Amino acid sequence: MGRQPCCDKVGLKRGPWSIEEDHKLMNFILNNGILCWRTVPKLAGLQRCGKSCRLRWINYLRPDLKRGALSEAEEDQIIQLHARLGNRWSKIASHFPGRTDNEIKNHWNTRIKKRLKLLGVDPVSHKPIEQQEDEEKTETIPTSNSSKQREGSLGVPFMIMEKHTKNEEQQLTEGDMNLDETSELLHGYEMVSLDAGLWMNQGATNPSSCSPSFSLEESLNPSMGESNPIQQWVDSMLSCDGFNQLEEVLLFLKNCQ
DNA sequence: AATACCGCCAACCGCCTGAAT
DNA sequence: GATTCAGGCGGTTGGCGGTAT
Repeated sequence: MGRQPCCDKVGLKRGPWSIEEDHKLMNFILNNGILCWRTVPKLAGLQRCGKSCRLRWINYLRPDLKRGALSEAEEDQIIQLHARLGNRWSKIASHFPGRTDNEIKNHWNTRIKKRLKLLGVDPVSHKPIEQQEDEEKTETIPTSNSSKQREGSLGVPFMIMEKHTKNEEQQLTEGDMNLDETSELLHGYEMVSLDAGLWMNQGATNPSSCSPSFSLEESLNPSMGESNPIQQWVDSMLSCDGFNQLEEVLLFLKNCQ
């Protein structure tokens, strides 16, 4: 005998979350904390799967979320981390407080990938595309020396994505890269930018779209309860773009305790 | 004004791992 | 030790809004 199933998935609502559902989930978590996601929807009065509640909280409702477009510096850092970690979005996201793995993954797939391609860099291998094609043509059996850490023509250490041993992986994920490595990577990407002359220009001309895709304030019922501090905070969160005000929110929560 | 196309992103799906039984 | 599940993760998709024709 194992555990009980997380939900029966019968009669559960799917699709976009309504304001009311957000309100219920936030109220419940702020009042009770996160004990077990399986019980959250039932106790919060939601017709949702626990998994769905968890995702909604993590990706959208969490008070410490940082809203708004990723900065150029953040993008650069994502590229560096991706070169080291590959598609391990949660590991990458852990370097960006307030950012979610989903957000970073989306950003990578929709923007960064294209930029790298424009620069002639393969977004998967982080190799220059030309070089990669040449290698594919002439490739025999790669030696461990040539693949472990080989520098591309742009000065970036490539081939960092192949499988690591447990220890290596731990070093990569738990310990931040040392300063030398970081500056080396940065230098490499600076060279890419300078050579191609595209990266910076595009970054500078890319307008930041700070508005959340989901406008909470539009349909909020203003008469919703304001009986306690947490409720007030929930309301403030729902009635304005309060997600940017991390410090204020944390201070507020502290005062509530 | 209508339609087609494109980009973005929230949400879902399925798999994996570790923990509980 | 085997079984079962919760939580976490990465890949994918569908809907919406903006832009081009």
